Amino acid sequence: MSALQITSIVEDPELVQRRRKEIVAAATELFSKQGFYRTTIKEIAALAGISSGLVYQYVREKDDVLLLVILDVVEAYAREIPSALEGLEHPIDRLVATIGAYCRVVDKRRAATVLAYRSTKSLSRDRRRLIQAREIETNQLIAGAIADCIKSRLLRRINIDVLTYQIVLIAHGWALKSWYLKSRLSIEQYIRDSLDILLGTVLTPSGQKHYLARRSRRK
Amino acid sequence: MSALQITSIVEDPELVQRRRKEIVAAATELFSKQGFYRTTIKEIAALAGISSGLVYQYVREKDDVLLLVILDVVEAYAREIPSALEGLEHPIDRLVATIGAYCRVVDKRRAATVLAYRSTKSLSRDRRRLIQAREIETNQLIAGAIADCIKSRLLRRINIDVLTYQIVLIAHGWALKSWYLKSRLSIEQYIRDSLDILLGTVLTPSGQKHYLARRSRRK
DNA sequence: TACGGTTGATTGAATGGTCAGTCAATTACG
DNA sequence: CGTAATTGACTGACCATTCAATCAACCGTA
Repeated sequence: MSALQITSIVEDPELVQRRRKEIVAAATELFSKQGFYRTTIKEIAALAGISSGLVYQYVREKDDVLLLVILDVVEAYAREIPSALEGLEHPIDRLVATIGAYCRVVDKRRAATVLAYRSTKSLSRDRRRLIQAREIETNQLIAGAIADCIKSRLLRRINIDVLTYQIVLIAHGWALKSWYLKSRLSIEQYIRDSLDILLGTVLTPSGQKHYLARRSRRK
Repeated sequence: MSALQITSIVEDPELVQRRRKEIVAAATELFSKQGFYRTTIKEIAALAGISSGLVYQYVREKDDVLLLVILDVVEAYAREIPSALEGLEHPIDRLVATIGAYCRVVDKRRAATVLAYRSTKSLSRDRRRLIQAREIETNQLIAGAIADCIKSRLLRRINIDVLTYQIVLIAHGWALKSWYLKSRLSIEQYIRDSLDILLGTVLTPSGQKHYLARRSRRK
């Protein structure tokens, strides 16, 4: 674990946090546009408004910047999903809210999501595993919501892993295939249509009743 | 279009085809393992059993090799899916066979599929569009199968684009998330469980009847 | 309040290694 | 022999990383 920590030469933790945030913002933009290998440290530094040498006060090597960037996206997922569930009790509501929230974070961070797909393999084995572990944690949020629905007999007894990934891929798909989808649909339409296909009938009759009732409440 | 053609200095078309096949095979392996930028032309040449200079007789630049590699995967999709449909008449059978075939090609070329996701953005704008156009052609096969089901009232009137991509992502997902799924499921289980979730109830009652009847015929 | 000194942040030019792509020389083949 | 294919040493560019030099903020002292 400690080998995975990114070390900074600068002592002041607030400064480290601020500078890294600037570096990550600049790097995310450039990596997304040009890719990791086509982006130089000089460019990142310039966009962040600092000198190239200074980057190396906050990071040991270029790969560290990539890890910071990817962690930043992955953590955004883990942060935003739970907050969408506040106040929701019914398991179907919670599942639907989870899916919607996931799609919306992905939409907000479309470029960075694609970047994560492109570049995770450029990380060292250990760091890749770290990212995968975070992904599994996030997926737990979805898997939990599914399990609750099954427990309440609102969903048929399908394979939770497979449904979880189907949902994950729907969310990520919005970013991965935005070159096609973006011009045909809004994110809200995409969420609605995806849910209709997915829940259209994995739901048991009683689950379906709730979903359709809730659905008709929208304009 | 002609600007997209990859030119070779060597005249003999058979030799060009043979050598390119060797180069593509070597490059696919190395790009998958190490990524495009970490792989040198020397390594590709060595694995293909030729000298580094010779590569440049068959290709103008390193990017050309990447295009050849990605085209090779994408074309494998377009080739294998139609052949799985032979002899099938019922629209549901055809849809199910399409999905199964797609998942199985992806499984056979897992590493290359992931590579296509990682590296398509490294191509020039025009070449990326070329790949995307091929992807759309392949997706047409799926979209057509869906449309036929809808026409025959076997599927509800869902958004074809969205369902198409849901299917595409299920297939690609097997490769993209094989680090998680591979140890828990076989590809055949994955196909079965995915179909159950997906068709479990996008199907109309009569579509469902057919799907379930067909499904129970399997051991 | 002024000032010399210390610490830590910041700069950007210099270094060293890596590779894509070239080409003169060599080989195989018909 | 002549033509096409093949080799691999070489070059020029590029870029991650280092580091000597500068700068700024703060502290203790008179």
